[in-house]
Amino acid sequence: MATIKEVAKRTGMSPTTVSRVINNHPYVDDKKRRIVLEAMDELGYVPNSSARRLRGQKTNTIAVIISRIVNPFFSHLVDAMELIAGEKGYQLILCDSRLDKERELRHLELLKAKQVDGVILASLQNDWETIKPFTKYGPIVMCNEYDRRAELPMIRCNQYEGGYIGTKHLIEKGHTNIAYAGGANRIELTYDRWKGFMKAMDEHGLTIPDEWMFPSFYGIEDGKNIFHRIYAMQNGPTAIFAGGDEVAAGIIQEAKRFHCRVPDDLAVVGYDDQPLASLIDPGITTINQPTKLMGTRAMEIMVDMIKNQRKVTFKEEILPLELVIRQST
Amino acid sequence: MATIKEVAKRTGMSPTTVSRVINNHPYVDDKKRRIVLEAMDELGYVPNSSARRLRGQKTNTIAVIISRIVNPFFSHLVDAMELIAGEKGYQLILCDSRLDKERELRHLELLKAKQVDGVILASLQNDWETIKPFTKYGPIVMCNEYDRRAELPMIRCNQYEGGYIGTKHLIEKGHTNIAYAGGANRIELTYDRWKGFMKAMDEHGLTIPDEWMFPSFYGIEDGKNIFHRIYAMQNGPTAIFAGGDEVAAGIIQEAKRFHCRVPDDLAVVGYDDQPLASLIDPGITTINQPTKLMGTRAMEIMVDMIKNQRKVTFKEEILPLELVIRQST
DNA sequence: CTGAAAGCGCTTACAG
DNA sequence: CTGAAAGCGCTTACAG
Repeated sequence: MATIKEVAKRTGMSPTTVSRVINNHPYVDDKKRRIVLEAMDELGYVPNSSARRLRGQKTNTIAVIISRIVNPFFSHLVDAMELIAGEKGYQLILCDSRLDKERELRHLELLKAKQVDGVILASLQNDWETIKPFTKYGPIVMCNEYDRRAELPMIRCNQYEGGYIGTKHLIEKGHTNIAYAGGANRIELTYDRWKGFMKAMDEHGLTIPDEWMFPSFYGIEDGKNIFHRIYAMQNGPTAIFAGGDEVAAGIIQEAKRFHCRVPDDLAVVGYDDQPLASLIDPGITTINQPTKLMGTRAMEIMVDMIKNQRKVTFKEEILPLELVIRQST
Repeated sequence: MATIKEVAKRTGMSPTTVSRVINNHPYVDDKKRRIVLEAMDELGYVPNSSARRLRGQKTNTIAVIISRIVNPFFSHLVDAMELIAGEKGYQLILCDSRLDKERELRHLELLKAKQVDGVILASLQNDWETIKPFTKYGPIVMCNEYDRRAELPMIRCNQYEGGYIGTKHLIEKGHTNIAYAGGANRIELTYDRWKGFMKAMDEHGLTIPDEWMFPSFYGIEDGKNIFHRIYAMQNGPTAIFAGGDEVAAGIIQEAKRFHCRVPDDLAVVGYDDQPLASLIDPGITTINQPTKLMGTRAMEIMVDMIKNQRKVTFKEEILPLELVIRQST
């Protein structure tokens, strides 16, 4: 309610001096400083954020675009980011693209309107060509998702390795008929995963028929559907590489319901190492992603770019992935 | 980059007219409108959000304070809120109290600095006395959490009923030795749950020893700890009412590991009906909360209060809870 | 239908 | 160490 003017009037000083006190500026007489502080307290004065934004040309706000907050992978990612943002004095605007191009773009517009100081992009429904124009409005950092053509800081995992180690594990377990539900190849992240998958297959002279490839599946229900499609096959696969633990969980749960034994009849590799991976029975063999570290680094880099006004200091941080073996393989 | 002035200069019109075009004000000559629109497009002009905030004395931003985003209950709640906020033209600031009083208070300060138009409080670490002073700075809506003394809109569930039906179910299954891990009684929400629990117990002349009460437990690890404490007891309980599915899952998982049969040796009732409740084996008998509806209603009411500048139209919406029976009981 | 002017609440050169 | 003045980029009475 109270403004800087009122504090000034009440203390008989100028708004300038009051402002200096607010901002811990030196060169303010100690006695005056105390008087101003007291008046601020009495009036319950708090500097108006909108005015500071306009004047200072910064918002102390960062937008985080993710694709599905109810996916534990993203809630953990956001959790890490929120913690760092808070420590550094930034607010976090949560933007859910809901796997939708238009929504993602609309959220990116926040940068144009100077509604945020920067955007962390952890969703990538659009191509780089579409995203690129936004880079001139402010800093963008990619997190988890990436694109080879992008010249932005990218904090991400080695998805090629993820595809490779998961598949190799299945092959070492004796499987030669392996299905793949690791995501659409349109997206770089999942394309690399696919390449890792194929690398392991190639090394052992294995191939995969088209019908065993399931693109664009995300949730538990999707996993159930995949199981049914496999279950209906004459000579189906004996193992499947799933692109997420939720998909893997759906497959496993439905398999159990239909008395298909996991891993004996169907081995399953998940991805993410979410809490549920160790909770369900059999536990899901999966690829652990350093989610917390990714979120932390992305936010740290974002804040660094804002504070030091760095121009696209293009750099990529590629974090290692790890195979966690449980009972589903 | 471009400002309204530059658009004005380029078109030879006044900033006033440009502003009218931006805001779809009527009474602008159609031809001029087109010229302005074209200039805006060419310049890539987007109105500066900070200036609009200051001038308009509103931020079109709402803060949501939750206590733990990695808890699926909250990620689903936030998911519903984000959707509605987007539809209504509001941005959502995610504030995680991390079950910490100070953090919660610091987030409430956003209201004082007019950094948000309103706050949805879905975390309640502080007493009502501490929260109350903030109500004069802007609208606050409580969601899920509540306090009898609060005169705010509160969208919440009937926790008394939740405690009652869950416990009654256990009693009907033949249990007389029932433990309780439904949360601290300091908080109204969990106190009501406790009262519902006791109501069911009283009706059947049952009592609970102090050692069987486990306050303030939240996650999977907590559940594991609870199991071990029960497991170590001489004449322990044969059933437990847990305050969340994560706690229940932890109990169940650890029970299995120690060859304690669920539900035969230990029956478990969870709370929330999270996805994992139906994924783990045995499935968790739990209390379904209408999470999506709660989030939706809280956000709708928040937006309504902001848009219509309603003063504390104190009202409470109490949503029904439902028992979902699975295999853990 | 249109524009000049004031003002939202701050902060920052600038001058003293 | 202190203050008057300008200005951040808008929108809205007000006057025409």
